Amino acid sequence: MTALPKLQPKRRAAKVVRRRQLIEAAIESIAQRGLGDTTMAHVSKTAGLSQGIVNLHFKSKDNLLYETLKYVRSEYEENWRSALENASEAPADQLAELLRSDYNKKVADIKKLAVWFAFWGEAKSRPTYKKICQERVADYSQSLAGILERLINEDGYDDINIPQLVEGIVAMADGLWLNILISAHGFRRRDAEAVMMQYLCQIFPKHKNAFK
Amino acid sequence: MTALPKLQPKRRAAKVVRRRQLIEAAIESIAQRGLGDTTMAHVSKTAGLSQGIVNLHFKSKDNLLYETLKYVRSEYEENWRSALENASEAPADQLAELLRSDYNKKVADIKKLAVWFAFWGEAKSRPTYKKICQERVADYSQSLAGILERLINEDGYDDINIPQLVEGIVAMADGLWLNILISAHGFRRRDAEAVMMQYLCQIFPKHKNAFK
DNA sequence: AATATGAATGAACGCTTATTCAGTAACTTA
DNA sequence: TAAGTTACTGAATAAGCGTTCATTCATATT
Repeated sequence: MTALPKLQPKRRAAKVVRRRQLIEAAIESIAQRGLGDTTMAHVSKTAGLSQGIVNLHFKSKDNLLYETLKYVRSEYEENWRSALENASEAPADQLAELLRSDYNKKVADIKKLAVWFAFWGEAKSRPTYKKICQERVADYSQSLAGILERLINEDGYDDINIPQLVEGIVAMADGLWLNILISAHGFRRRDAEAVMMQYLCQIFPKHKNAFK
Repeated sequence: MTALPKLQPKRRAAKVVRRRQLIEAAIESIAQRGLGDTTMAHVSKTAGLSQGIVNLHFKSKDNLLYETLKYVRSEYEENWRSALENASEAPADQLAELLRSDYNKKVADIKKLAVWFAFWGEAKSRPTYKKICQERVADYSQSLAGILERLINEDGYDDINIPQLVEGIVAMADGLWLNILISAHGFRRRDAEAVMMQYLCQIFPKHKNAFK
């Protein structure tokens, strides 16, 4: 009568579940050992499964890594898009929410940052990785540019080159991630957010309160 | 009579020469293939030498890579220190020269950037790499902070949190490197420099002319 | 209960790679 | 010129790794 489709899937599990489980094990391994020392044996062990499991679900190691990058990218994008949805219509608010979202627990988690930097390090010589990384900034930058344009036009700021400002903000956002990842003095998500907000205050002094 | 210490060192060469030659081959390989696909065979072949040569001069692959990172770091530091020496006493000039130096042909060369990102990608899980990366920003930040302090005190800027500004500038500088490395739309050294100069203009409007 | 399905295993295989080291060639000194 | 020294070579070795696939076993179907 009562349909219980999947209770205690002790051994077998849906493909989607296994794939996510393995991707998360890959993230774990990249964060712990680095991309260079990430082996199939370690990934499968981290997932609590057997040797051949990755080849079964992803065909190859290369493919697992590629899917891992895509996973992190889509999680990143969903994060800032949902942040924008929760913001008011005011462009200053949207700007603040968009940039604050980069220092969320979810995406600015040290493991995820380790993944980004691992792939950025290989992107120059790997067109497939490079493309994903490019798409990430392209989408983000487009959204950011739209918000900045509205803010500047509606609230009368002069002498601002929007494309340059977009590049600058995106660059600072990525650079702050690096600082979180490898700083010696415990630079945290909150600190990064504060630096970014100070920057926005300096550029848009009339909207200081939107940036706390 | 006429002492000719080293003319046409066809086969044998000074240790220092070979070491540099191999480090440069390593940089080449990291840029071309990525750190993950860099093999001893490829490095020695790129250098035009034989298989065992790296072990002879560096003992191990790990050590070669470590020395490569140190080499790039010291080249980076020499570059900005000499830029400061060529600047005037005016803090605004020093600030401009310091930050422009990051987009020199020598250090913002795409191969060198590939090396930085390759090692940043592994730094989280490799304390030895991490330390070098930390030292790089520590020295630079210290110098930058000193210049900013002088500029702010001497020329009366208010409401500027110097440590935060330092973090922000350094972050933007690194982020612009990423953009040079993987941008889809041909973002070049000049473009990065322009973005940084625009930022400085916005923060220090009284000194616009120092930043072109 | 019997059979079929396909997820999961893990030992075995073959390839790649870092490292070693005995031998060779270039240069120095006597 | 002969002996000694040092840089360099490259074939051999051993370890590590990704991938394969015959087998096992939980679940679904009849």
